[in-house]
Amino acid sequence: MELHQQRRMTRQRRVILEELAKVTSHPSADEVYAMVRRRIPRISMGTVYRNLDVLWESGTIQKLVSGGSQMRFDANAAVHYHVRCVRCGRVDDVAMDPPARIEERAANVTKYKILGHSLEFAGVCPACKKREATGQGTD
Amino acid sequence: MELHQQRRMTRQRRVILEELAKVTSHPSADEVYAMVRRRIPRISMGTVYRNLDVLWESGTIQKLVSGGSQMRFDANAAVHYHVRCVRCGRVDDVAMDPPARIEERAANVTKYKILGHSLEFAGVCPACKKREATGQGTD
DNA sequence: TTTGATGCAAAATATTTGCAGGATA
DNA sequence: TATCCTGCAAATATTTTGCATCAAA
Repeated sequence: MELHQQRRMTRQRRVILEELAKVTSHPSADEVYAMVRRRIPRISMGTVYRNLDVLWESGTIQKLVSGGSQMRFDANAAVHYHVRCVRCGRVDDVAMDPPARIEERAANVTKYKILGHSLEFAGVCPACKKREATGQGTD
Repeated sequence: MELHQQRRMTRQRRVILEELAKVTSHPSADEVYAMVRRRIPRISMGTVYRNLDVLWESGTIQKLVSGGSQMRFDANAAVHYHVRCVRCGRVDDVAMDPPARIEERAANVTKYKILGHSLEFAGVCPACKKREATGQGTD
């Protein structure tokens, strides 16, 4: 039960948020680091991680666990779903409403207190579909 | 495009699968390692990781990306949903049917070819709920 | 001023891999 | 017997953290 302390809007924190808001992709921490470093060359990876965490804790950004290796971040904090390309790893938003009473249904079949949910589709993105149709086998 | 080679059922691979099938929890690689080591004390972590991967590639087990830190494994390869405790990281199954036409709905709002989906609920498990109710603040 | 935040580097985690010897089909 | 697999250890990859200094409020 950690108390939230007073947070300060430092240049680093602001720029990280600004850069994240610019893109519709869902960058990993090192990609955010690369973007931010163009504006603050001496920023450290530790600062990037610390700020992504602070922004996530305050509900300003989303932290996605997609694929398996790295975390990905999303400046769109509203609940929405994602689809990940099984070929290239690309992640996009899926603009659909949550299935009716889905958390209520889950609560009925577990002893957990349900707080939220995340839904990720797996699929093949347009670019990979096209590449495959053209006969350019990948993998 | 990797060709699957001929696989051998070694003692290590068999015991890993047997131990995984015994539990309904969703152990992480090091938990599997601990379980298997009771039967094969000299097994190495590398062998555990390699085998979990082989079993996953062949569709024998599921690999869950929950939380963010470690992978978790599930001997039940059938599609089903999970709930993860936000306090202790425990993962359990959620016995509910997929929302009606959910992949069809997703297909309508993206350009992806949808292949599947995974749904994970976040919540507080019975043990953590109880601990909190008893006033034993955690974290 | 106070004290949260930063940069740097080292540490902690989690997972992967090279290699020589061992076991399975 | 062929070659897949193992144990061990070193290497990667990712994320976290201690600390002295800096800066937001």
